[in-house]
Amino acid sequence: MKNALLIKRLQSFEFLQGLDQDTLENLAANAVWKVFSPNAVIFWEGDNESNLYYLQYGSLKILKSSTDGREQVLRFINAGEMFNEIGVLAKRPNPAMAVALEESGIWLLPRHAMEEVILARPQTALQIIENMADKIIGLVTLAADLSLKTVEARFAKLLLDQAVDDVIERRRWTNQTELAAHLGTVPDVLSRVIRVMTKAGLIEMDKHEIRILDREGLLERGMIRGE
Amino acid sequence: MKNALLIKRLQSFEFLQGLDQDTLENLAANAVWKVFSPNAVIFWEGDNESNLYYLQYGSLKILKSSTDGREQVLRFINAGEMFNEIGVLAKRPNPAMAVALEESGIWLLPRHAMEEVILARPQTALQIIENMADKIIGLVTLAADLSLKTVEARFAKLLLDQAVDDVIERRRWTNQTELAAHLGTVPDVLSRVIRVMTKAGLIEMDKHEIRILDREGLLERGMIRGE
DNA sequence: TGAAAAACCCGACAAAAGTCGGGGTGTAAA
DNA sequence: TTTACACCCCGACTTTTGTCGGGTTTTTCA
Repeated sequence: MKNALLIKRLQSFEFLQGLDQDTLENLAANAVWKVFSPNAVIFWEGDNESNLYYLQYGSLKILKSSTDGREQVLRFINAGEMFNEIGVLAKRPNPAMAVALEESGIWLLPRHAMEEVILARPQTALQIIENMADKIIGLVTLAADLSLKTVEARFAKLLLDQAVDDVIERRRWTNQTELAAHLGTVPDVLSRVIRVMTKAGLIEMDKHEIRILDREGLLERGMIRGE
Repeated sequence: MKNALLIKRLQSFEFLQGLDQDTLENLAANAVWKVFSPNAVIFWEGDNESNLYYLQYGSLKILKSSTDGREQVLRFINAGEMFNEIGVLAKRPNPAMAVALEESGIWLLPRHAMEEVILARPQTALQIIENMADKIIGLVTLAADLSLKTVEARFAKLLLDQAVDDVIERRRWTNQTELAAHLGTVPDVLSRVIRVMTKAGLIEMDKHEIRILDREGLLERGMIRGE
């Protein structure tokens, strides 16, 4: 039975923990499943989207782009995260655009069902508030970094943040173009920064991973103008 | 009776509309009133503040600053707005700092009281979510503008946004230093931009106001790299 | 498998932003 | 009323960022 399976799935979403059977079934009855292929647009800037999205598998980017084609990535979304609280619960047009980086499977939970959930169990609202708070923190940091740090410092910070055992695994779509858009610059500039850092013996980079060779040195460069 | 007065005040806060008498009284019993003088710090970056703030009168800025003294203003807060949802409800350390621009009177509503309010009336949570959504929209726009637009374009946009009848009234604290921090640059650069715009006959500026002389021209400059 | 497309590299240059040193003016407190 | 300070002005300079034209290598897919 399709519904039973779906309900099991919904129960596994962290932010829906503790909901009673009735509300869950209602949600399941209204949920829609969609799969997006790489580079597909999930929603556009300005859209009035009234669904809450839950990314089951895959990965996305949220971005804004200028008329001359440059883009600023605001954040990446990985499996298990939800997004578009803004469209659903605040009824505001979306301030940015969402694009799939690879094939991605997404649950769409419509507004009226979500509102019922919140009224039935206010803790869910607190959960959503925490979620939004984390986004605000991320955006505040991004804005401050864009205005107060150099590209080099931002890149150094990103490396130190993402490294596990001084190694950053590169996914298929972690290329210089995407990295540059994430850092708020253009590929050429990032390429130059990588060249400089490599020559200085701070990092080493190939197709599959970036290795940090000199943590101290990187930290120093990350600190220039900042924190 | 002091309490009756306070309850009346609380009832007038838009985001508390529709609360029953009991909850209101509880809130009133826990609310704390504080007055901050100009340049006083309301909270620091990193603080674990557990109060929700409601600005009764005055104005503040929320900002992040770098080690070398530059600051990026993230938003201004005017009378009637609330802030620090992050600290209260998400229990996260504050990502930025709040400073009074003029004498400001603030209500502090402690976390436990706010949580009770939300559980008693989930609509309040939706209200807070809307509030946070607006902040996210503001920050998304800020980040994109910082990365995709020139200082000149950002200033042009600010002028067009704020103008009423092509005039922007300058408050005591709307000086070039604050404006620059708002735009994510330094006073010298802003001064240069103003010089250029004035020479081009786009604007006129004195101590008390900024006048837009050529809306079209300004719009054009605001569009370069953007939207 | 072979051709097109995407990613990447790099030097030279252009534009934007930031810094510095000097100056001026007006306000406010001593 | 004098001094100090905050605010603002401006030209010359430096640094950072972005652009361009050229190139090579890698990946993709028909």
